[in-house]
Amino acid sequence: MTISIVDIARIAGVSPSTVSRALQDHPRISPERRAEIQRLAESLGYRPNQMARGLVTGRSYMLGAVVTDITDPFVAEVLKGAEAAAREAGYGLLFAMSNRDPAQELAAAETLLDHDVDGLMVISSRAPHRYADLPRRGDRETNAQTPVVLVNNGVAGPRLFSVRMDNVGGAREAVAYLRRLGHRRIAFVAGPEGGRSNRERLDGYRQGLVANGLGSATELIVQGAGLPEDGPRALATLLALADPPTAVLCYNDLAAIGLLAAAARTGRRVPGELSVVGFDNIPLSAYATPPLTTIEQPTAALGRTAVESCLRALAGGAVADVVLQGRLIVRESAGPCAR
Amino acid sequence: MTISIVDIARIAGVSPSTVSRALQDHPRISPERRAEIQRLAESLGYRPNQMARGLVTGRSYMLGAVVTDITDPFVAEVLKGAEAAAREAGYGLLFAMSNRDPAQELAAAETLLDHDVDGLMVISSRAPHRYADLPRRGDRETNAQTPVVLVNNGVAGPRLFSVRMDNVGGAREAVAYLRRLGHRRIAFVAGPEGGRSNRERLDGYRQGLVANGLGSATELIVQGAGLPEDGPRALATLLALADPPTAVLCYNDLAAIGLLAAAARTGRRVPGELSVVGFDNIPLSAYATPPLTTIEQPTAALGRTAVESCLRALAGGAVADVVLQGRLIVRESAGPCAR
DNA sequence: AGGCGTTGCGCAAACGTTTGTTCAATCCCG
DNA sequence: CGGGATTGAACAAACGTTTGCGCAACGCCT
Repeated sequence: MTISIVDIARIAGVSPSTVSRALQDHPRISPERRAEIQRLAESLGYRPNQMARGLVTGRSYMLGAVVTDITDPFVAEVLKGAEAAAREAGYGLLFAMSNRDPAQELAAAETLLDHDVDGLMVISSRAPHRYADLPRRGDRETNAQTPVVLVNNGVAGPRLFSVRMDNVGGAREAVAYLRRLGHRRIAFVAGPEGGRSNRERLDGYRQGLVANGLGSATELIVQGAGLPEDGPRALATLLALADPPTAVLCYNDLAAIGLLAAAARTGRRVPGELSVVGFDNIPLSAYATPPLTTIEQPTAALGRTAVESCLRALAGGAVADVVLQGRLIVRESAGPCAR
Repeated sequence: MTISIVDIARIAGVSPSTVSRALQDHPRISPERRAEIQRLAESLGYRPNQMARGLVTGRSYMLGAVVTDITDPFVAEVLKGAEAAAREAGYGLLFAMSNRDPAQELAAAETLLDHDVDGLMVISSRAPHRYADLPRRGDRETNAQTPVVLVNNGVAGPRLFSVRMDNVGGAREAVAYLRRLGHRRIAFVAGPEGGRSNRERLDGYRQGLVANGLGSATELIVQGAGLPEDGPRALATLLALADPPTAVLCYNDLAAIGLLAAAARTGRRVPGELSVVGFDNIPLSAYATPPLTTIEQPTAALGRTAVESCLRALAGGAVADVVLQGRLIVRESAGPCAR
């Protein structure tokens, strides 16, 4: 039988309310009683019933995370940072996957909300504009809606916050680096169409080209989906060009690794004949062949910051949208231009 | 303001209990009322308060998952399968990480239990024998303890179930395959010491050697941690041997990819001079250079089966321990023995 | 010694559901 | 038309907490 606060009360010969207060270190309980009750609770292995507690306080002490796919290393890292931060704050983390489908994403969000999460985080949303009018429970006293923080794909809105990385700056930095290595024909393998981070990285790529006195050429931009499977097709398309690129910036590391594999298979030497730069710095990128030069995403920080924003919103504090910077990780997949 | 069952009752002019039953399709409510109430609830955007419901039913409709590290692709895939199965059954999935530390693992398990999960899954536990006397809440009516299912590292115990893959068989198959390719000096890069799956794969490796008429040599077994970082050291150790191996089986793909990277760096051709076989078949293994030959883990099935076992235990059904088979995925990192 | 502030604790309501029991109305059958 | 079975819905208790309020006892000050 699980033991409750009234069991303790009965044994200690006090009222349940006294036990409750003693366990919360309420000042109006005498130190001796408090100690006695805490000792008793401990020895009986008392565990507060969170549902009962939640029912009255209106808090579940759980945060929700909607992700596209935990199998995506980037997502996993963000989630890892979020979990750590949540646990440190005494919060649990409930998650659900959308499989990159907007409809499933919204459904997942509702599921989590239905489980009474105190705050919701959405990583790489595919439908960010839909959250403004998602039905959310209001806080018992302040009547404020459950806060939602969009990671890496924010939009403005009531009780809607955002944490993201500076994709534009990252992509510009990558292009600038390639330019310094002497490259002038720099391609871009784009990610999921319509995605904000793809748009931003593409913008950064374009800005980088003009900032470095390089004209942009639409034929150097090839569409992909941000998956290793993009590699073969992107490589084939680019090498078929009349004036093929000497360097390529990829939407993410997954695509870059796919490109590396395709290059190895067709005997294209990297970085000798073709320089490749990824984006995200997933763990395995350091173990690609050759090790991948990439733009690091502040993944764990994104997750951590997201829960901090959630918590701050819950505490009633002001929450500012956050933009975190990435940085270039130089490894071996990009080298001097041979031409 | 969030609307509750009594709001609906007031508007519909009936009692709260009637509303509750109508929403559950209770037979003793007239069809017209039922329809009317359901329509009303729908139009008001009613969302049941799970905590209130849970308080009386003793169910939270959440399952917990303790994992070592979601950043590990294997773990992520298992979790993906679990999440899908849980969601299909109307369950949420709460997770916590242990960072491969037994103490953190137990703490994480307690945290999840404190959040009132109905069942707990532990993926690749580092302390499986500790769960038998973990304090768990008893079911309200049957008084049965919260079921715990250990994935990939099961031990027997009351309300303790296990789902795992046949590591022994998988490793044997890998060795047999290498033998068919002509290899006689086959090394093994071991994983985390003390881990059950490591022990089993090691056993399978040894059994494979004797089954194929190969003597085992302790110098061919090198310790690792199941991480890419293992690669360089393992390679150096093995190549320093008087009679170095022509093939190596790794505890997992992460280590194998690390090994591949180390080989590429030192100019060792794979599979020309050294054949490498991994274990797990993580997504990126197909994009390694060269693509990795590996033993596939039935990851998603492991996760799915784990939640099914949980659910079956909750329903009071008999739960058998499950062993799933892996299979060999032939790619390009292993080839005929040159010597 | 009377009054007042403080300290320590109990009472009871409240949170939003579910569910066993009771009760009234209707129906059917003889 | 009377009585038992059946149907439909209300009542109220229960789940395990938290918390505002009340109240008694005590100490202090004047």
